[in-house]
Amino acid sequence: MARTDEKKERIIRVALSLFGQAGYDGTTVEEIAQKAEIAKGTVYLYYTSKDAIYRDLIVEAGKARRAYLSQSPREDGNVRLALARLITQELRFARAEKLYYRLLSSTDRNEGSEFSEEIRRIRREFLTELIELIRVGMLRGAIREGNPVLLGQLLAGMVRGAYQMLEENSSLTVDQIVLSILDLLWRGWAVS
Amino acid sequence: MARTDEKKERIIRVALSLFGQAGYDGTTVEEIAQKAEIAKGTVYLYYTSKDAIYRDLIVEAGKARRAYLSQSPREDGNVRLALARLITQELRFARAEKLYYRLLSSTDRNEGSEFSEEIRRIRREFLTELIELIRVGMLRGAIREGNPVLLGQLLAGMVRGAYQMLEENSSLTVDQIVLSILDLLWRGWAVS
Amino acid sequence: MARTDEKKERIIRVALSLFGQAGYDGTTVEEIAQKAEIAKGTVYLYYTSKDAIYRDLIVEAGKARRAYLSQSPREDGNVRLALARLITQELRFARAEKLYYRLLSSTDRNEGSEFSEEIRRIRREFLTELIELIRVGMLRGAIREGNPVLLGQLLAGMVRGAYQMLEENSSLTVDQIVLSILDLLWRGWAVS
Amino acid sequence: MARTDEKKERIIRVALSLFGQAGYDGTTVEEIAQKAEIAKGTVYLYYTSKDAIYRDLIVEAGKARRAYLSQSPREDGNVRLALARLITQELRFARAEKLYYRLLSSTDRNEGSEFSEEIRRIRREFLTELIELIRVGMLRGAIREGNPVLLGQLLAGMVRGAYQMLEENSSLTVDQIVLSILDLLWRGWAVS
DNA sequence: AATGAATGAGCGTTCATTCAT
DNA sequence: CATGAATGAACGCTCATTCAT
Repeated sequence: MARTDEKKERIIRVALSLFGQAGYDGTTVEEIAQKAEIAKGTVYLYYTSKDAIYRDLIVEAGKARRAYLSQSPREDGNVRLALARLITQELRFARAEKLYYRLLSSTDRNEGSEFSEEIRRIRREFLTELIELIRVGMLRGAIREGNPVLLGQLLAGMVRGAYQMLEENSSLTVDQIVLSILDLLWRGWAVS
Repeated sequence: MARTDEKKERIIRVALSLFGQAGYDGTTVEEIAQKAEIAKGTVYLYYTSKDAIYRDLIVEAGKARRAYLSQSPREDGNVRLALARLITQELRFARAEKLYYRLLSSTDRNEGSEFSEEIRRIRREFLTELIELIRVGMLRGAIREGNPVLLGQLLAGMVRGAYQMLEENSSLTVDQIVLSILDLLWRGWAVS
Repeated sequence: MARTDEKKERIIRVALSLFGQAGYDGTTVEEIAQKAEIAKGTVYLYYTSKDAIYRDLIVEAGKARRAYLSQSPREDGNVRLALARLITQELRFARAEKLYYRLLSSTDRNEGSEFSEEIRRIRREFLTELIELIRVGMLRGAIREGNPVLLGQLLAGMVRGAYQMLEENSSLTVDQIVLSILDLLWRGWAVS
Repeated sequence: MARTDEKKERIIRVALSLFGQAGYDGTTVEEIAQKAEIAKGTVYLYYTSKDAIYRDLIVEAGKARRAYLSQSPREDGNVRLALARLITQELRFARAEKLYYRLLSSTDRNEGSEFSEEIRRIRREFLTELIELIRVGMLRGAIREGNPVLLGQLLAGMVRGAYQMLEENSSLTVDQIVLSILDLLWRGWAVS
């Protein structure tokens, strides 16, 4: 089992890197096997298909993200702080686990109806958390009344935009960006 | 001649739909031909390659979007109004030309370095316009000083989020969503 | 008929040039039509197939060569002179009608069993003439007894070699080469 | 491994036969695979492309010919004898390795500029050897002064003609033909 | 007679998957 | 368990031929 899992581990590690760089169709099983230093056939001892690897990766990516997000406890009394932590963790995750993040954001292989509800759920976890916090904020009077789903979608979009920013302009830190976002949310950008 | 253009039209129309649903690699030329009710070889009378169809579609999508965006004149004295119009038009475009919008938003075939600068430029046109307007707003004192590129990315992300919202919750109108965005931008969401 | 033949003429003219340069498979009917400034379909009004054009060209090439060779009358009393004329005419033909000559020498599409006896006959006409002259020479005591077919093949080969020479080294004239060949035939290349 | 080389061997063997009969374009990879009793895809495990098979074959043919020619040592004191051996070996090669010989003589794929200098060189090796020997013969006074390149081309042509003879008239032996050629070269065919 | 748009069989090549060892 | 040779369906693309106009 130890041995076994080590090889399976190597396969997804490599697959993650390749899918992340070249996309699903741009990656061949041959390449995965080569970079994992095993034979092509061996891949099929651990995964039933190329697709199965991809699906497993998304599940893994979900877990990895959850590991980050769970460090921003929801039961915090202060919604603003809680949101700050949540977004910070999402961006830290995106930066540290770029490949996972890309997998979760990618539209690659998204549309094919073969993709399970489970995977769609994983992809939306962050959004769901945001919406929940916004709901709480409204209940507590910290956030003006409004449509929490809409606001959640807007905020999730902002975070995606923030990630783009991080990717292209490495001079900004995650904290600076998060501050900008919170400032925008609480004060708006109008003068005075 | 008339015939010719009608058939070319059918090809891209069908290709747009298929690329939009299944992505570039998930779509075959055979499928395009079948749905267009022509023979496979006929596709190549109108396009030199599958790739050429895709590129043409992106250029078309760029034009279609520009047709919408150009209806929100930049030289308006009021930045808030100008932004409202710009975003409204983007969302109208996204809603009316869903397939074009998806093509432009898709990360498909983005990673492969083979894609020209031209296409990347088309994909970013909306963002560029946003940043420009934000710059103007700052110059005029309508928007607090800040990093216009960052704010542009955040706003572009919000608009992507808004589109998600429209897709999933048809009870909201574009105008309502745009109002929410502007409200958020100018006042923030804090209570009073 | 005048009109008709003029177009048919254009087609083989162009086909000759293209087949000669790029070979049978390297030439498309489309190219032939374009260079002949007619529509692709029109080609099929004059020829039943691409192959038919090729076959016609070989027949034409045979006629063109015969036009040259017929200027070296066989009934000449002097075999050496007759041979000189025959070879000279072959080389003049090869030089002046390079494309025809290439078509006749080409192994392209030679092996496919579909090629008729007729065409094989055309391809060997020059050889046949050589053998005939050699036979006459032997009868008249001008050429030592021997196997005329073998000598004919050897001589035909020499002429092919002579053509190569002309192609690659334009400083030699046909007459010089023919003299060398005849000298070799009658005296050999031994010293004194 | 043993298996591997045996299969690769089967592929070129079959390809040689097919290219020799039908030419490059007249042969399909499918046919090669079928006659080799393997799947089409398997061909690509051993060769990167159809072209690569062809190139390999020409290189092989070159080696095979060299194996024959190298048995006619150049440093022989007697040029006539050396030439006799060289031509004998060329004809033996042509007879024993008919398919290789055809590949080397074929004009197929010669015109397309894509073919490397290397391959042209292989195709001309025999000619080059002939010219060299003729040069030596002239230096030693065994052959009358003349243009060695021209004489080489003529002689190479004679050998091609000799091969034709062998193909069509199996009653003649290589030795008889070589004797005829040498006789012609040294004495000419004039009576006495 | 002339067109050229349309066809579709066939090409060379790739690659996820299988299976004998 | 592991291998990697073998498979064959499927791909993008070409082009000789047909046919409606």
